[in-house]
Amino acid sequence: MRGAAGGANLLALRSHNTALVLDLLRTAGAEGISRLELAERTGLTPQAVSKITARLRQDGLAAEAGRRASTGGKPRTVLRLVPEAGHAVGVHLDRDGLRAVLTALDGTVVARRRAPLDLGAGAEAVLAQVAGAVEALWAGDGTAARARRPLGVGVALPGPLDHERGVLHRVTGFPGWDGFPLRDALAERLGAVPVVVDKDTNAAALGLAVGGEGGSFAYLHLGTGLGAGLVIGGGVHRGPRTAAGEFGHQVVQLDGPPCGCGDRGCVEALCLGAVERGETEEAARVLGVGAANLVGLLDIDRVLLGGRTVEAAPEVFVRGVQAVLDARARRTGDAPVPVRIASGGGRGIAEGAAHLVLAPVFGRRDG
Amino acid sequence: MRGAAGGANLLALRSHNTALVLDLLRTAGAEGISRLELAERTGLTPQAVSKITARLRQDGLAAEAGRRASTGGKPRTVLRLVPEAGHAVGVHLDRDGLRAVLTALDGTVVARRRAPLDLGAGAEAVLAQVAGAVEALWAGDGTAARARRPLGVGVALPGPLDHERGVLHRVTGFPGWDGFPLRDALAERLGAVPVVVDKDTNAAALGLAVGGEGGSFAYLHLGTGLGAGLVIGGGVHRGPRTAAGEFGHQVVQLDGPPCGCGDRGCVEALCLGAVERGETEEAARVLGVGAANLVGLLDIDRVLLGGRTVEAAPEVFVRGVQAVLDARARRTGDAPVPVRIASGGGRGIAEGAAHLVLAPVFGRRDG
DNA sequence: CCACTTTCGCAACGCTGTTGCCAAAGTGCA
DNA sequence: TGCACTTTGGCAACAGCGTTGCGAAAGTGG
Repeated sequence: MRGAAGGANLLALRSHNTALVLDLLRTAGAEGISRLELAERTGLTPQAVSKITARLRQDGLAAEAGRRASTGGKPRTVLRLVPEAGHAVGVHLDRDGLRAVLTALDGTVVARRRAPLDLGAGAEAVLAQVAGAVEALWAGDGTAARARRPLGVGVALPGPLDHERGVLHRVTGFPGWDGFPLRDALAERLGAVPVVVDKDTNAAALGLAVGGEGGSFAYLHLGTGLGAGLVIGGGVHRGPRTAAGEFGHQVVQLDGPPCGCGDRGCVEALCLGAVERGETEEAARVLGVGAANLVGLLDIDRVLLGGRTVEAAPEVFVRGVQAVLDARARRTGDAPVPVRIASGGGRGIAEGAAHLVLAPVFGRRDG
Repeated sequence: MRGAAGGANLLALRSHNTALVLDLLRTAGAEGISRLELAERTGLTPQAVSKITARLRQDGLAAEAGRRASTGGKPRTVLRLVPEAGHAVGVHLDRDGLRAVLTALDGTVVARRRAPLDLGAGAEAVLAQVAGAVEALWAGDGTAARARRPLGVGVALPGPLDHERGVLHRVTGFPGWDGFPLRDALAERLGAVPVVVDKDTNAAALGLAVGGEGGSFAYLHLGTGLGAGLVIGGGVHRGPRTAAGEFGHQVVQLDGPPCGCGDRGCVEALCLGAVERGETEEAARVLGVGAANLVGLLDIDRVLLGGRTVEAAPEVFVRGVQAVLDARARRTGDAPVPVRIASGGGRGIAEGAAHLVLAPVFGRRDG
């Protein structure tokens, strides 16, 4: 609802309410939602909802989809989102592979691609491969593709980067990428298609948030590194320099063992060290201590775990982290914060990247 | 701009824009601000600003205050907030004392009171003392007080509590307060005056944010305990259960020395322990490690320090914390995060408490 | 078959910020 | 001193927002 400087006009009002309705339609899925329910959920009057949905139907974004059972009078007409009204591409770049998905407006995957990748091969080579994958998905299977409205491309990759400008920083282990303007380079290559770049953990967190995880939560990703995506109040928290979520280099052991980052006693170093030694339970406990610090600082609702290392022993990590959080809850007297494995697994990141493009349509405050 | 359920109508639009203009007027202070500058800063058209300011002048909230030098045409008319249009009371309850201030609409202190207090004396006794202090400030010096519009009373005190419901939790060392509905009890006693209750650290942080600290920052308060107030994007971050800011019980030393909270290796225990042993520099370093963890997680712009223990050796703490953050910045390649002593000192908390009541008028999203 | 309930759109309305226009109030040059 | 020019800012008309009043549509239940 906020413009560049905060002032709101009637146009902003309209797009705010429209996005709100669209998001409820999306959440309702194929089941649909009635006009009156939309009115109740938004706080708008039924008549306002009728006007808004009429516009959406005219624009082809919404459609009627049957009717509910009557409750004594005229039965409610059910509306649903028309997923085919728009498409987005999500790309997940890892150290050794590329995954790309083409999704409909509601986030369902229409097509997938997967290819090996060498991030160290240099910007041009990687860029060409990414552009190729995107265009292949885009072209799809012929005629149907023409009707697809290209909303944009979301790219998720590890390492610190500037989300707003779409510029990479020092991707760990690949110094050549430092300062590379990935967003603009890819946008130019694809022909002025909107491109959004973000950290893999943020994309995963966004995907979870859009996928139904309400409230505030932290997504902790433990793979070859350890990072976090923070969702506060429905939106991804990135911070002023979009560098938030540096969970792995949180110090939990003063003057502890050295970490690759140059500091000592980071959660990442302790956690991965324990995993290497085969002490998975100790790794889970250390991860739990870091998670408990986060819970105390931000008062989040939920902790979700993901990443290859976690997926190798999901029960151990969930149990270990939950134990630390439960102990914390007993001390504070609050209800314990639940820990779960993030649904979607490794595929979640590419889908979350697509949501980087889709989310603004539904008024999720982030880009 | 968001209503109960997110839907926005014209009334919400108006109050949003009005609050925005009021906040700019407040920020401009006695110097004032012209209509055209308001238009530039808000993004609204000059005509819209004229309409809004005309309403504000009619309501007595704004007034013309001279004119600027001409830049070649008709000189700009300067507008300013009328601070006397409303007043608020801020109360700071400490373990051993009570401070209360009466502030004008712009936050300037009109009157002060200070009294010794025994938080352990029981709810009724403390409540009576607080109500007495508030009423004494309110009555003020006679006739002038009648004109003061009572906006409400903000109360800041240590320990975990439920900000939304105004109910205290286990105030450390005073188990008798657990579950006491301070907000409703005080509101009833004062005769249906709006009361807002919050943690002392949040009040201090809000006071700093309103006082001109832009962007995102953390206020770290080191007194008899260690807590934090987090300001993210202009508003205080409290979390779903308004329990955020538990900075002191962040673990920075796995299996470290036991803390009063029942855990081991908390920053608070390590930091206060070092202070007791006279090792102030070590205390500052430990505090710095906790601050660096926070900076990495949330990507904040600034760290502000306050509290009696810090004020006993401000340079040592600022230098020690800054050293840790500088080392972190060198590793990440980002610009270093500056550390400062929070302006206002101990008096800041009562004034911040008054802003708990004033902030909503100026559209700061928190209550 | 009729009374009743519920849904939902059309029309009129009040209010928002916006646009077009003009008076007011300065500066700067002749 | 007078005139052209620039800038400010209010009045009036306007388009568009959500709201209200009302009636048609489409069911249920006696």
